[in-house]
Amino acid sequence: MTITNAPAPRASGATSSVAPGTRVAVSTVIFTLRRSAGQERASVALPLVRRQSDPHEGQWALPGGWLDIVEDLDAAASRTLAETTGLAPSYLEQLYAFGAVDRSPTRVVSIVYWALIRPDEMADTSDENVRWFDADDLPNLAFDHNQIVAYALWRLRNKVGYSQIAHGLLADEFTLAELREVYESILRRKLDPANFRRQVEGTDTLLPTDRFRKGSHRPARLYRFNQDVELADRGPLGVRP
Amino acid sequence: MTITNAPAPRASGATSSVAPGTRVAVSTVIFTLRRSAGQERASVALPLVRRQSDPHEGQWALPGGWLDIVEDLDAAASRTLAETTGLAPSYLEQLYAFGAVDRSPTRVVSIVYWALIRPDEMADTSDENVRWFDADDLPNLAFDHNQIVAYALWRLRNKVGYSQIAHGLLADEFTLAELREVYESILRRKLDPANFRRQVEGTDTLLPTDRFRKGSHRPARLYRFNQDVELADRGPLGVRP
DNA sequence: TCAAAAGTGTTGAGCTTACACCCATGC
DNA sequence: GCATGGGTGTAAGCTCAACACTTTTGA
Repeated sequence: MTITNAPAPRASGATSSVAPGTRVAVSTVIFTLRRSAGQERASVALPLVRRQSDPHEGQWALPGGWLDIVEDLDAAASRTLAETTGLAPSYLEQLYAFGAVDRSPTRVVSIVYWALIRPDEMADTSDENVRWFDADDLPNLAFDHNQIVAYALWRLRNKVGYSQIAHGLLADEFTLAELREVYESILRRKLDPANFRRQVEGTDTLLPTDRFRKGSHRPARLYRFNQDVELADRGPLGVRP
Repeated sequence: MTITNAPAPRASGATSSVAPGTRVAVSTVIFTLRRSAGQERASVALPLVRRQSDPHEGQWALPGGWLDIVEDLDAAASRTLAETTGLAPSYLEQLYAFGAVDRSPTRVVSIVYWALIRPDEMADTSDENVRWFDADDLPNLAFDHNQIVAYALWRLRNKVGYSQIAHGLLADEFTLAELREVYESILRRKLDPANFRRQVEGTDTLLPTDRFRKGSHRPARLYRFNQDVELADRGPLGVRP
């Protein structure tokens, strides 16, 4: 059954050979919600950085950088996010490792993360080389970054259906209508307020408060997220991002 | 809003700096089903390789190797699998990139895949340094490989519930009882044959054939997997593994 | 008083679960 | 015949979508 030309099996971590020339980068797809003027719903937006040097110079690309030799992967993603938005992520999760040979002129393996930040904390950078784009209306990006963003968007829209990540886009206290708007913006469709309320109240992820949001109509009760419930995917190692 | 000490944002792929000393390895968690003597159900098993050299010498580890500079990540995982089992995977998917600074004496980022192979194709290696273990009864492995296997097992058990990966453990033609046994072995619990039949027939993933499996009792109809249906996660790039 | 959003009630469709029951074959 | 697994029927319980309805506020 063993194929003929196979060398002897190797266990990973062996130091007998090296892989010269392969470099590791970390990039992050940072999502937030943004209400454009005239738009009925908020839409998913992300920051891009204009490339200053040779491969794809001038094109927009995901924020990222080289992995430091004494830096965990998560830390590198957080650093990327801080450098771009000046903020800590309210959610951070590894997306995928991209490593096709031809994705860059030189061999680069990119560990890509995706993150959420709250719209109210969104930095307004005065940097000309950082710009926020609607996720569904992107230009041609450098490298394979269009594919990467598409995959991250798919993960976001998929994961919102079975996890509590929507809370990563809201402040500490929020009304059910605000929570529903987050879902509607990500999923790009209306949700029934009555059924949404029951579904979300049926779980133990929300704690009602005694406060109410006053507006133009009947005040809405404010809720906060139940910290006891698993907020997010803590990854295979079970540590908080 | 921008934090003070942050350097200017960088776009990923910039060639201005490098990350010397970080090496990229690819490892694969290869699952199959194995019926141990005296066991009522089959159990999940995987091959491990005994380390021949310095870090953790003598301990068991996941099969893997260094990423070649002209080799895609998927290809490296397939190579790993071929070197260990002599077979092509019936399912192959990227699991996670592990890159904690202290997971190895030298800096190693491991791109880990997980794969399925059919029990009937399982190679009986005469290699003393390759052994198959029950996934739920592992020794202490090298590096963080125990955690990696635990995560891969979680993915397997989770994914079997909403995808068709169980077919990756069966031959071309199979009875519904055989398919059900795959689910029962992975999930480690009995399933109602009647309800299982209806659930799986309700989807369009199975094609009934005219052939029957004769045994000691009433012959059971043979089915084959509907190739038109998305067999598996094709990854963010939409290419078949 | 009226508009509009907050919040409740009700109903039917579809799915899951449990389990009774019939069918077809080897012995 | 009869034991055994293959395969069908059916009813209770649950979730979910649709939508009518009541409540509470600002203007």
